[in-house]
Amino acid sequence: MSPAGSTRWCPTPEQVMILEEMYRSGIKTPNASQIQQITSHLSFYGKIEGKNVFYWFQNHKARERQKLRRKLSKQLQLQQQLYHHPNNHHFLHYFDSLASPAFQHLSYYNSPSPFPQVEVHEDAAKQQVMNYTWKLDVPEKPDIDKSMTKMYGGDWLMMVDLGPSLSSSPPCYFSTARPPLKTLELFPVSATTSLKEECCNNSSPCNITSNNSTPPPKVVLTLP
Amino acid sequence: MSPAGSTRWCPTPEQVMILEEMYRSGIKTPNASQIQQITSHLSFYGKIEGKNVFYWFQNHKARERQKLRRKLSKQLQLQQQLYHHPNNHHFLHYFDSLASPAFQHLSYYNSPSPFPQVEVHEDAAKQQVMNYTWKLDVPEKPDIDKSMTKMYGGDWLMMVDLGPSLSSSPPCYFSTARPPLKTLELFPVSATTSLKEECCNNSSPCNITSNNSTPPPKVVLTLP
DNA sequence: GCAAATTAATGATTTATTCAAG
DNA sequence: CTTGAATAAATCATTAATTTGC
Repeated sequence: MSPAGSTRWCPTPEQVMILEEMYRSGIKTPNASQIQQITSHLSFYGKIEGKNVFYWFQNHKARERQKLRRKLSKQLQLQQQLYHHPNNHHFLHYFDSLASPAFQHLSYYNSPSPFPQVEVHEDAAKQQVMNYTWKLDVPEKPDIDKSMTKMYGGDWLMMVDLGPSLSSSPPCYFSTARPPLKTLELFPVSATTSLKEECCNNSSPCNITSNNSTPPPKVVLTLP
Repeated sequence: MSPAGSTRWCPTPEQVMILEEMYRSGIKTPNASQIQQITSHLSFYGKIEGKNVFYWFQNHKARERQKLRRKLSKQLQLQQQLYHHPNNHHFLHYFDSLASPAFQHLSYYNSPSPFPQVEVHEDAAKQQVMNYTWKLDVPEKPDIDKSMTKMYGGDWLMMVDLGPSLSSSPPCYFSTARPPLKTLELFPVSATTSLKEECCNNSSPCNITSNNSTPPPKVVLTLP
């Protein structure tokens, strides 16, 4: 829930629906007066502030434009493909797929290096690429002790965190030994602790590192 | 369960139980390290991969949210039905507050349905209402038309936009002086709040940065 | 009872949003 | 503003429940 310390507005579905309706109705850049009215009315559905409305319209407008642009360019590319000989399709398709949002994390199409991270061949279909990355699955190299695997979408990437004592963040819910006999007794973790940990999740390095010298202060819950 | 040639992971009851227990314990979005631990330990009960764990938490979280949202929607519909009922004092009360000066320039009161309806199923109706309500642009002071709102140090300020047509006029500061509408107190919107329970806002930076303040020197490797 | 047909759950992908660094 | 990084939402797809007719 949005705790007191929450930094960001989480619109309720209704708020979003209404905002989108307004946008479609012609309100693209509400002025302050409008923003205030909108805010007041949306507050019926949940906590909301003027800035939330403002930013929402800003972003929404920007991204609608972006969407449109993307759609147009896609159409253009398709049209251009029609004029090309079938032999060229491989290439075009490939770059098409690279340009798709699904690959934004691999490399932007305007990136200087079009084949930066995952080596794929021209004939590799999108699907194949995805499967490819997943098949590798987790680690193997020993030095990844200190590595963090990060996932984005369907991809499984390896992130080596050179930062200090990253192992401190995730509390260990297991012993490294074999699984317990009574599974349910394994997790009588206090909600507080685990929730706290939860909020720290997301990749953003949770290192609460007062100094790098402290070796991994792992928390191991003892099994019954 | 999981046939040999199965294309997708079929969790064993034990695995599901453990995963659910962990979720309840607060693990909503395990990081890569946690995923690995979970995976290796759940593998005791059957074949499992990291991505399975990753997807499981993603899906579970999403579907819990979904459940809550649906519940909320139903409640909202009920509330709105109440609103339409002439005898409802709460809502009448609410609309009394709408009569405040802040809304005088909106034609809410001429509208057959003064409140933006959230009709999930009736797109046409929704559209109608919204157009009716919001299309009529606000007769605001023209001077803030080209204004821009900006966040500054947690405060919400109004700034004159230096963009296209910079009309210089007294900017309108509205956010700090909110109208005395107290809509939230009239209705139990706790459901909304609890919905956000999921949010587990990631935005909160978890790092209590150390002294050396070395920015996380991360290297992203892609597995071959 | 028991499969074929249907439907509900849920694993896996893809697309859209969000945040904030540059 | 642009864009990288991450998440959430939406969607696709397959498996399990279940219904149905025999």
